[in-house]
Amino acid sequence: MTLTQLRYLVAIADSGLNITLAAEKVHATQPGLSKQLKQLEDELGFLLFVRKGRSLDAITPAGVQVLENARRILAEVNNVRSYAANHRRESHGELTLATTHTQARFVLPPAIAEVKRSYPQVGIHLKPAGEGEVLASLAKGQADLAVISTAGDPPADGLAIPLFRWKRVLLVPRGHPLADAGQAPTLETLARHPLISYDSSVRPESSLRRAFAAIGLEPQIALTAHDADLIKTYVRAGLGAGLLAEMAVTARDVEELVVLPAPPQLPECMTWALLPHGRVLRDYAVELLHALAPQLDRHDLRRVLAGNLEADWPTPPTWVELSQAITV
Amino acid sequence: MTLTQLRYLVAIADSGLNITLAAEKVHATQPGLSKQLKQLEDELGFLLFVRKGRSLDAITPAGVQVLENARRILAEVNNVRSYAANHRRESHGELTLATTHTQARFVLPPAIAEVKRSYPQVGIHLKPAGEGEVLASLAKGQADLAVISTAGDPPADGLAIPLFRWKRVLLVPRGHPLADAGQAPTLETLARHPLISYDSSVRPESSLRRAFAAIGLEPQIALTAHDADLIKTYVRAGLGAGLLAEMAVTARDVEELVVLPAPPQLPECMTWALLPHGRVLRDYAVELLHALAPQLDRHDLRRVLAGNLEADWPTPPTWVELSQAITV
DNA sequence: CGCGTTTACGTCGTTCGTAACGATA
DNA sequence: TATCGTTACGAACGACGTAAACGCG
Repeated sequence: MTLTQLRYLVAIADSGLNITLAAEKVHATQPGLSKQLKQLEDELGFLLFVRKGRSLDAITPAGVQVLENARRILAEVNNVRSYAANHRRESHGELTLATTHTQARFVLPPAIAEVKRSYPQVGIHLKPAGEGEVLASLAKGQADLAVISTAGDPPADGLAIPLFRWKRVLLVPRGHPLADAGQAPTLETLARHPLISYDSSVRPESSLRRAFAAIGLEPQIALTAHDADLIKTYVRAGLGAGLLAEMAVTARDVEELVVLPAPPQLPECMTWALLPHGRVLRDYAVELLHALAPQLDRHDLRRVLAGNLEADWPTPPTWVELSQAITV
Repeated sequence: MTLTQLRYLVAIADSGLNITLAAEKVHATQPGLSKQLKQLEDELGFLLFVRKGRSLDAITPAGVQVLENARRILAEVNNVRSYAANHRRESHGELTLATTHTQARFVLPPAIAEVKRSYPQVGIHLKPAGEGEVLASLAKGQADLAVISTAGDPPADGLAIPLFRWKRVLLVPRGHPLADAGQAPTLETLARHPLISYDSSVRPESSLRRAFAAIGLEPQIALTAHDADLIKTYVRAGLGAGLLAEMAVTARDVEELVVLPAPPQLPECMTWALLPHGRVLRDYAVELLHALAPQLDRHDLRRVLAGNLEADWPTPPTWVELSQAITV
């Protein structure tokens, strides 16, 4: 068993059992992977994949088990490499962030700029995805760090660092019935208007639906997108009232549209940085965390990351506080 | 970075920084290890050991960190190997048990015989050690499984499987003052007699000392040994009253000496099987666990070992119940 | 017939062991 | 001078890539 074999195994699994594709990903040739896979199977004494003709058709149950361990092993190896790179103060590297569109578009830019300033040689990659995919690619080691939002509890697995709290806002065109009030509508009022919001709001367990369900109503979700810019476009087109994260409101939106608070029954949300337990981050990744959450001390961060102990995080600031602190 | 390099690194660390000795342990030559270590250090970019002249003098702080990860990685690799060997129903292998003398001498024999019957090709190694060393060698991966006793809570780290409960007994020669009563002496009475017990009883936090301290007394520990047989020898020599685990009492002891219950203030003890979280055991090791704790279902065991979930163990039987069940 | 995997083969790099050397107590 | 680690070198092994063969849709 070699680390190369395990790396190839994982690459094959992550390429949908296509050895040729996997070979490209690991910068090797297809016969090389094929042979190493065979050798690994020979050593273990059983097949890791079931073959259908010549192609790989599925992972065997034993293969799933081995794959899991292989991921853990490779993750630890990566930890050593990260630790070593930090130790020798290497200032170049890659940083892959798995995150949702809203974070990438409205939250991360200043933080990333900050990191880029301190570490100009770091290549930063944004991996936009839905919430589920974010968690998956984080767990698979395809991203170093994830930044996502939830309306309630922190995600179960891994280390969740609370970054800031935020509220939803309503965005309506000038002259829209909701705009006249100039204040947050009630849920009952809101239920009478078509809404434009995120894809996630159609899920029955979404906080939006639950808030409405609590008073026996159902929102009219006219249109959904995972892209706040798209939502705004349709708001401008008069298709409905946009319900989106306050972070997504730009100065231009304030000029051209009407921004209202969302009904108070909609719970406050939290944005989290996520990473698996025990993962060692490069210094620039810690720097990113610090840029995202200035209320957290760099050393405390390091300690929690290293020690794996559940930290008593201070109550994170609201988005308003945070963005004011940044612009000031 | 290769698994070989990590294996060599760990071997060097576990050989007291003696490369020559480490080379023998891993069945390789000394220059081989020396070179691989150098290569690893080159790749990581810093020294793992501080050199004093030509010899290795100490591990660097960074080396400690890398060593930790290396152990984790190698442990996972071993898990894969064990899993594979189980999967192909391999019936040979090695089983190393870290345990104390009393367990090895009086508790394990029938269980080991049972395993040997089902798996004659398995080489079983007993690694006798004090309690601290047991935990250390288990964590270092030098033992597959540990069996130890405590008077109170289960050991903190790793998975602790309660095997059975047991009491201490007093062993005195015929005609000893304590023998006349024919029943358990009080702590006060016991305090007036010299005692012969285990090494561990001299620790101030030992349950023995604490029980005496609770009533403001101190036991007279005349002699200690980690070996129950030694204790008995000195009891026979009339040097004092032996205070030892009931498992250590043989039929011959009952004939030749007087066995009394210990004062009821001495808490009941528990014998545990210990293994680190996430360690995959060979089938014969699970068989050993089952032989030691017949009250536990093999499949439940497997599930807990695999799932890593804290099990709600059933209350384990007492040693008396357990040994009767075995002899019957 | 194209796609993807396996097999075959030659080359290159790496590892390993032996042997000699260096340093240290 | 004995012990231990490093360097040097040659042999053997193993990995990799190219090229060709094989199956399947």
